[in-house]
Amino acid sequence: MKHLQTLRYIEGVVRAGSIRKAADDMNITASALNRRIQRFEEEFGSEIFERLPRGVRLNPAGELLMQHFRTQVSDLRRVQDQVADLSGERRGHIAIACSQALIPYFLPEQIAAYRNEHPGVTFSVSVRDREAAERDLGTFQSDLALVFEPVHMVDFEVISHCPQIIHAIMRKDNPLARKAEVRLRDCIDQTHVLPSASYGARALLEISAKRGSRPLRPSVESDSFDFMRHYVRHENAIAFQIPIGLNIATDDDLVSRPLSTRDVPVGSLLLGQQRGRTLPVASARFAQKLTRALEALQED
Amino acid sequence: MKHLQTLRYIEGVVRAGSIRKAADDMNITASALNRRIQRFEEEFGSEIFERLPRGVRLNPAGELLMQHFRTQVSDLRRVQDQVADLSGERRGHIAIACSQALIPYFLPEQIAAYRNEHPGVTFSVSVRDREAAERDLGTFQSDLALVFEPVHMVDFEVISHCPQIIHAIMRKDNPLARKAEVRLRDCIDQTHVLPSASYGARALLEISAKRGSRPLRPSVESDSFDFMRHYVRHENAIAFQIPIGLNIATDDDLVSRPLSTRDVPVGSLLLGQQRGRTLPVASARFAQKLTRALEALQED
DNA sequence: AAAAGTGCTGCAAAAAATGCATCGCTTGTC
DNA sequence: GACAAGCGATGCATTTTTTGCAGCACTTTT
Repeated sequence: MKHLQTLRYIEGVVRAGSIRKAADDMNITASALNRRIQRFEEEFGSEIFERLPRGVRLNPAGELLMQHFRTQVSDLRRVQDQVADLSGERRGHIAIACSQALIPYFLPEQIAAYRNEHPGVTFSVSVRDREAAERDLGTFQSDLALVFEPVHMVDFEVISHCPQIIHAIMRKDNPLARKAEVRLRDCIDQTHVLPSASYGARALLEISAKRGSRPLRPSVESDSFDFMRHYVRHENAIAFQIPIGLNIATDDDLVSRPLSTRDVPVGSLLLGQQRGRTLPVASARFAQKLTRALEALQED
Repeated sequence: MKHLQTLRYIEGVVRAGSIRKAADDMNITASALNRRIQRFEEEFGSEIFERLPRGVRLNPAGELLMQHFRTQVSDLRRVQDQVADLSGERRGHIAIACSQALIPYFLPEQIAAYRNEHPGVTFSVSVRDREAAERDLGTFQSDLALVFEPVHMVDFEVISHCPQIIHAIMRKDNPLARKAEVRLRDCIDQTHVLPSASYGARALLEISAKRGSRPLRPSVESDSFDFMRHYVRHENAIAFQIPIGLNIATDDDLVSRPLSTRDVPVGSLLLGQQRGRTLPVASARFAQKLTRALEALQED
């Protein structure tokens, strides 16, 4: 959309931190870019950048403007989607920020199913910790976020949720594998590996362990659930994961057992969007689909 | 704001109904305007006008676009106001649509008081019947509406309200003037003049008269409360008006008496805005001021 | 059949945006 | 303390975009 070109340039400058760098990034001369900005500031009625010796930075007016600009772009996209919807074709792009647990099974399946019905819709999927996911919603870099136990910032609006009991992952030959559900203390007594601090599961486990007055002593910490799962194969340890990221059938040498809810509270997987935002047609429908899928999951 | 020029042109075309007329109105050639529209439609990805033999008209896609455009313009203005607010100066423009009753005393007083504190803020005041007032909110032609008994469309969001008892206006020598409050039937028995059908007061009176099974028989109908008040001076008749439009002290030969609430329900003067919209700084503050003023009125 | 209205288009002129070279300034380095 | 490197700003020639004019094809009204 050409009439937003200047604002896109400005966004580039914000990212690059200097006009020259931004000009380089966006295949334009620094002088042309500089003058676009000057012209814009003049008609906008206020400077939007602080001129620093090493570059430029948004001033408060600029921050306001960028917020406005981002909603504007997102609104325009929504209108275009609605128009495409009028003529029968379901078109659009859906950007999702999600936790790792959704990556292996849940999201690929859901997206493939949706794209089977609406091939015109494209997707982008970004793995984000719960805080970054919510931040992405705020800057319109993602339309939807699907995260476990989010930090719950004010601008996060819950669309639907799904309870998830944290499971312990272990080798089949582990003694705990014989029980239907395991106690947290039994896990802690063994060698255990934990997700790093930014994850919801970790927060939940920390709280529970504190209550049980037995501290967590992770042998290994990682921000990759994949790594932790593989690690358990090599050292006979306990890892933790929420069931939506597990597919019991395919893992032949590992098993998962739910932690007793007497020890660890049930967590929530939350689907959310930016508060108050009207989502594009495609995103809204996909969110409905996810909601149904999460409900179905709950009934199992 | 230059980057919205094309959209302003498009709005002009919508108003004029044809490209040539619009081009004339806006000091540009028809060909230039035509090509702007074509270029825009191309990058927008869809036609927005139906080409008719006598001109052009928005198609559904165009309607969606215009709605988007109007919110965009309004949002931009809000951002600019906020920016002006940052640097200490209170600036902005407030557009108000209101009923006639607010014109003589209430609004002039409120606006003057506000402008005394914030001389940078400008106002536009449009007299609108309750339906047109609500429509103005929807198209962003007004920021605030202040109307008696609005039709209450879905997009009208009430900011505050103030009960208003309809008063009968009569000459001092009218026998009814001796009572503290008057009955509707006594008014109807005399010669009476009524506001036209689009007014809230008329609707309220009609309902009440129907309940009392005595029909209204207006000798004169008018859409000007001013006219009706003056008319009463010439023919000894009864007119009706809400108290906010009256200033008892200044009218020496006329008096007003409240209608009994046994006959006519108490009406509401409502201050409202477009549902869900974030008002510009100045408008929001003025709305607060009006709210306080309406509350003070209620305590008298 | 003519007249008046519409949207659309080829081409030259006008206007706007861009690129290049350069200035003045601050910062970090030798 | 000189110097180089990096920054935003600016004058000027060049390129790109937009505009205006004239005229086309078409439909409705007279």
